[in-house]
Amino acid sequence: MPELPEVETVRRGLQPAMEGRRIVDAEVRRVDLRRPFPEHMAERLRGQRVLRLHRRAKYILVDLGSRETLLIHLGMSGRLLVDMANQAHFHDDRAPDRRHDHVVLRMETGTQVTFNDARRFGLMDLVATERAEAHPLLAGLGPEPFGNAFDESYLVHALSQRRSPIKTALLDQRTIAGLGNIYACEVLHRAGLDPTRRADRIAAGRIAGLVPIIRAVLQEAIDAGGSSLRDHRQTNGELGYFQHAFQAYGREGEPCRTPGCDGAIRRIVQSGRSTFYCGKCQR
DNA sequence: ATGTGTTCCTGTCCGC
DNA sequence: TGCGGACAGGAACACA
Repeated sequence: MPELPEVETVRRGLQPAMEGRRIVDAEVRRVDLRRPFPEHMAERLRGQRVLRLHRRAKYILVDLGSRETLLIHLGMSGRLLVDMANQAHFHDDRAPDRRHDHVVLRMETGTQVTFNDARRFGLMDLVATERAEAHPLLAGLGPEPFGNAFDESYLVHALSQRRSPIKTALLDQRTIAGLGNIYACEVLHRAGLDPTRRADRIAAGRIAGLVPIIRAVLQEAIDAGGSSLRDHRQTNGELGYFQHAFQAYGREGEPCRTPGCDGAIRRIVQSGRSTFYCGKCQR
């Protein structure tokens, strides 16, 4: 599911249900995710007040009164659903499969927050709030696209020493935190940049031009509630709708929509991931 | 030190 | 309709 816009959409949906509220009960129904839940997670969550819900890259961070922080990653198919015992919110046939409800949190208000993840690539961990940024999963992450540390000079410098294709470099969370396969493709299409070009061989001016494009694409996607291809849901079960605005991702064989371009979108594989781009207007 | 390929798991879709 | 294979919003890990 989740790149930055999807995770941010989920965070915003969780906020009113969780921030400032106490977790009165935590139930772990399945422990064998790709990475097991931390020791005694249910006990460590039970009774804790949620002080703050924030996001770093594709992680949701839940700061608790115990001075521990719950780290949540949604992997490929993870969902966090608020009060979805009532499935009437699902207006399509993709209501969650309850066999994949791995964690259920009950808030003092009676609201339930459910972590559902069919593929089990998602993860949770607990870390001292003070040391959260130093957690091994967070320590190596690049700057936030909407943060002050991310600007033209940073990106030009960071990419000037990468010999991998620009698409691969943008996907690398050490370069910039939060881009995934969809938005890397969409950004490069909007920039008119060939995803196969070596990052260190692209003119600085064109790399600098990526900065506002990255911010714009991500912001538009957040405003649309993210992209729902298969698994992504907002916390109320509703779909995101940015997938309708895709210019490249998933459009193999379809005409390029760049004004004045009569090319077609192609699909190639880079580092094991599909890349969609127009061979005509992306240079 | 960088680069890419493999792997985890379930679900869905497409061609035979 | 059944079956096999490809593929899916990620990223840690192993290996060149």
